[in-house]
Amino acid sequence: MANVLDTLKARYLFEDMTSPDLAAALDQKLTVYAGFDPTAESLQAGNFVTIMALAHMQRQGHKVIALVGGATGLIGDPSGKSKERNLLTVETVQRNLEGIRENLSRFLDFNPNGENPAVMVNNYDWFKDISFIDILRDVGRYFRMTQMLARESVKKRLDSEEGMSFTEFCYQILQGYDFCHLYKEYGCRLQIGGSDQWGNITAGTDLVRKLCGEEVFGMTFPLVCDSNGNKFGKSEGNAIYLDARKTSYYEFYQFFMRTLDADVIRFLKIFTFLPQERIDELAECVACEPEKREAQRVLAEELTRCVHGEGGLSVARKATEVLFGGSMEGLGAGELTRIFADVPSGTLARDHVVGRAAFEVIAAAGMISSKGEARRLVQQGGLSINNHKAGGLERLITAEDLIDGTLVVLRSGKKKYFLLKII
RNA sequence: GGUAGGGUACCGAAGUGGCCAAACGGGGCAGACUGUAAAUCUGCUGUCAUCGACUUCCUUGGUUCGAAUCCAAGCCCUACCA
Repeated sequence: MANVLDTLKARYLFEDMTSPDLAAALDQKLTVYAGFDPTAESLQAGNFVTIMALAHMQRQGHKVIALVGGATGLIGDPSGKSKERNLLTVETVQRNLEGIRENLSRFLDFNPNGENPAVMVNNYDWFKDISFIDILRDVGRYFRMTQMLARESVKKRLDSEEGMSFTEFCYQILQGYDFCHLYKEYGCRLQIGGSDQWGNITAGTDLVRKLCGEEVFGMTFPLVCDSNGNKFGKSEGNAIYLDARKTSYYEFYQFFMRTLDADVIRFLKIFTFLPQERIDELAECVACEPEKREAQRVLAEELTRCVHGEGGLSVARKATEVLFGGSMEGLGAGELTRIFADVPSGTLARDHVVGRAAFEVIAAAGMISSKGEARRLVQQGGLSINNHKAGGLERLITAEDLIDGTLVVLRSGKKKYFLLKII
């Protein structure tokens, strides 16, 4: 079988590894794991890189373990964070775990009857019964202070105003122990993660060497940013979730649709399984006719289909057609509701809409968080009602604005839609 | 435990008795230009509102006609020492 390392390298999914021997080790079937933080009940677009790396591993016959950090999530990883993290409760972690399993199942095959099923483990299961004394005696002695303090994530935090608590400092011990446990229980010999996890990963490989006398490997992939230097996976400051209840089909699709030209080809490689030839074709499209956004469309379709299925994709696509394509003239409330089913919405009584100032209505409906902000939006000409620019502050919502008496399509700026339902 | 410094809006950071809803920068939002781009330029950015009113500068009390600014206690953070 082809070495997965070559695939990963070709897909921008490789940055570094702990030992060049890993390449040879990957010629055999290997057990590999990556960790996920149970900070929310759904994974985010930011987790896609890890997911894809694991998925490539599984596709090429390696055994894949998804580790959910039920225990480490209770502590908080200091890597890349400038602040002490809020601690999660055990119940929250438990709930989040279920959502994450659901998310992952879109990319990884967990079917126990399958040929090479992935497994999911929760490190809370093995940490909950270990005492502090055990950790200190059996694990802590293998961690050297100089190394721990030299760690980039630790140094940065100690240099900052914030400082760092002992709790967070100990995070690396826990994560290191995870690897040990998985090595013993599953024969796991490789941990992968983002390059910000390098320190945590080597903590694990070192510990396995010392504790078990066995050589195990670590591998990292680059953290994905867009070419403006923004961390991938956020839109308007909000994370893009894989759970449709948190991020609608439409928003999810749009997020990828808006990918910058400079990033879209790279993202296709990272986030899809499309063959190289297809991606080359799309690169050609971006070069010749960027305004068609063909590559962006394919990216958005591939991912939406994978995460939300054909049904979710078709909802997102229809909404996009209407919103960005033509006018909505001639469409009735019924049809619009179906198309916009997915767009954020609010409901108000007719009395609170008709004859009222537009800025008041959009604030009351929850489209805008404060009246002042709503006022500003309208004043600056940023509000559209049924795809027509709303006038100034004095603009009222009239009965004519209600489509079939039950619906108003609002838009702030160029692309942020909001559906107002009247009861 | 000791000593010194510090906690200001989304973030960073000025402000050291009234002219402070609080400079400046970043971020965010909107407009123009565009390809649902990028870059650039412009406006806005505590809450409510017609002037104007109201609630803010870690917490709680106090001094004062008046406090983000002064005093006291408390909580938290940082540095050095122990």
